[in-house]
Amino acid sequence: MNITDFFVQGDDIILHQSELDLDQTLDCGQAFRWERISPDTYHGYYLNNELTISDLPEKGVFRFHNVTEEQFLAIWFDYFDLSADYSEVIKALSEDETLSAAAGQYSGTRILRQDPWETISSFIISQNNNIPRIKLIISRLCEHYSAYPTFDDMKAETVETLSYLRAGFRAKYIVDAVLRFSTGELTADGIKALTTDAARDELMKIKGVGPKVADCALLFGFHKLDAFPKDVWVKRVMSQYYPDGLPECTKGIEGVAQQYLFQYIRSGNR
DNA sequence: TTCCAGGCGTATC
DNA sequence: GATACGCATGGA
Repeated sequence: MNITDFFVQGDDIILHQSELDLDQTLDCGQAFRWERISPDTYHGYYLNNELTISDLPEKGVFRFHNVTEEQFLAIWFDYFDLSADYSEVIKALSEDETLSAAAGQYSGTRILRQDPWETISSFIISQNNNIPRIKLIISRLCEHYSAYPTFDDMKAETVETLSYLRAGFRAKYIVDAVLRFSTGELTADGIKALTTDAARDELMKIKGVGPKVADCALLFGFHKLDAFPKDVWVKRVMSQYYPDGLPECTKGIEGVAQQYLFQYIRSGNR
């Protein structure tokens, strides 16, 4: 059963949510701007909105520091996908032995509803890269702009002006993505309206965006839960457990399954 | 020093 | 369509 309830306590919001784990949701490779500032607390951003969130001692209870009810409902309720019932997803996946184990171990994982442009540009940076360095490059970008820049903010950027990022060969891909959005050739609303397959084709018009980066953007930035990003880790899962493809029970929620499997295999279950 | 990281573009068959 | 290789950077 899904329990999502919240109330105002002083300057904070207290959330009751049985299916949320901060490590599994904020530090699982789907978002790169969250930092664990103490064992139970994360600090980070969605667009220009800053948040400190704590996992309280009581099980399934969280504190959103200095957040009004209005802000919570307008921003964070959607960002954390709090209207979704992940216990239903886990129940569906439990038909498969490996997915049952992975989802059981990572049942506090939620697919964040992130900004389309941020996920596209962030996952361009992610290619052939490791998570700590992805975070480092993105933090340099945000420090430079005092926030995560929009494509419009970046429309004058070149490979040379981006050299401070130390993004290597990815800089030219970022420039190409900026160009395609700032000219209006691609729009977030346009992509959102398409089927997952058609949306993937649109995103892959960007130089440096292949199937994997496109699927990450579709899953994390457009909340298309049937997108299934296959990185090196998920490819290992597939070859070991699913050489003939994903089981039926993942239909429509392949992306959520992927996120459980990604964490499962990375933690050493092989 | 060599290998690897939430891959992709290009050349070649 | 599939396979091989180079690619910037930095940590292990």
